[in-house]
Amino acid sequence: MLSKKAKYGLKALEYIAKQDTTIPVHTSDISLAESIPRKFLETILLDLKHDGILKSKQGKSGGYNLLIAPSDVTIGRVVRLFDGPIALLPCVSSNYYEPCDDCENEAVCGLKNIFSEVREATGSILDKLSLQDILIREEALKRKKANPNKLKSSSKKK
Amino acid sequence: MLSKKAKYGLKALEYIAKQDTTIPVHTSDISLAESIPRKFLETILLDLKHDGILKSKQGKSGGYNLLIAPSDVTIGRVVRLFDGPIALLPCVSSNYYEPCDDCENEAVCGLKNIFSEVREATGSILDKLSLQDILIREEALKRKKANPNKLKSSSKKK
DNA sequence: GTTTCTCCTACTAACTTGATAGGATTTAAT
DNA sequence: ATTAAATCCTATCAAGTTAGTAGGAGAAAC
Repeated sequence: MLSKKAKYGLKALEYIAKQDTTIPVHTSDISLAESIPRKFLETILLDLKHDGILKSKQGKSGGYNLLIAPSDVTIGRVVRLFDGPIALLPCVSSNYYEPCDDCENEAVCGLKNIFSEVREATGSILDKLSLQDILIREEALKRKKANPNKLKSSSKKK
Repeated sequence: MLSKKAKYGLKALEYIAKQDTTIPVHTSDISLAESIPRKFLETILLDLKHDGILKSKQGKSGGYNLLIAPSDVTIGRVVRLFDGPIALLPCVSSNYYEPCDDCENEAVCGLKNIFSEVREATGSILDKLSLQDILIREEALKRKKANPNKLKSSSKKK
């Protein structure tokens, strides 16, 4: 499971990405809108800033904005920042590789073979999709809900 | 990441599956062969027994054997037994579904949409592959290592 | 110079993980 | 019968992680 930090982080980013990019977004607004404890959120936004995803403006009427485009903020990056490796075994991690301490021969390990497949499947989604994709999908879902009959991917007539 | 329990559990099952099915396998043998603390392993094997994957024989010359065929023990089942849900968000879990406490409208949640894709990718691997697949892959890797020139999937000549 | 925001560090309660401890129980063999 | 060797069971524990909170220092607008 994702940690709260990762989930809150993603929701906060989503909120920021939806606002006017020229005006700094206040922690307290995000906190209120997304039901995230304010002080906790502060530490999360700070992490995102230190990672180079957000930039901040201090002082009165300060706040946060994206430093890079929503399409460049991959979900994988955010998940890794807060929760570490995506892989289920250290020996199949791309970004945090470590040999299993008890593994005798990694090259012929059936477990590694299978969990490497899992890591590949997960990673390829998380590293391909971005903040922008969250927004796009949310929009699509809202349209679909408003017009449930109109199927996007089909032009077939009844 | 997988917990040690899940990893040890899978390795222990693999070990048991490789032995003669008529003779009970001792905890101490597995412990020694796979470098798993004996007392810790005991609790793990007990869990696997209670879940109906292993059967045991008590008393002297007792031990554990598979209760069901290796091809019926899916990796997903073992992972879930020890580590709970495979999904990264409760709202996209098939086996442990729960709404996110702070989510206002699940139907139009972009995060849910994406993590549901991840859960689908992971789950479809973990629930399709079994203990037998681990063994098969391990064998394949060993053959490949012994004959590195012979490529299994290609009959092309140089 | 006061207000309103970010920034930073330290702390904490509750929970989880990765075990270990100590024996009770069961069975086989002597 | 006794003993040896195994599973079975519950409790405990240290260390680490998680999900926050506390308290203020620093920066900028007014």
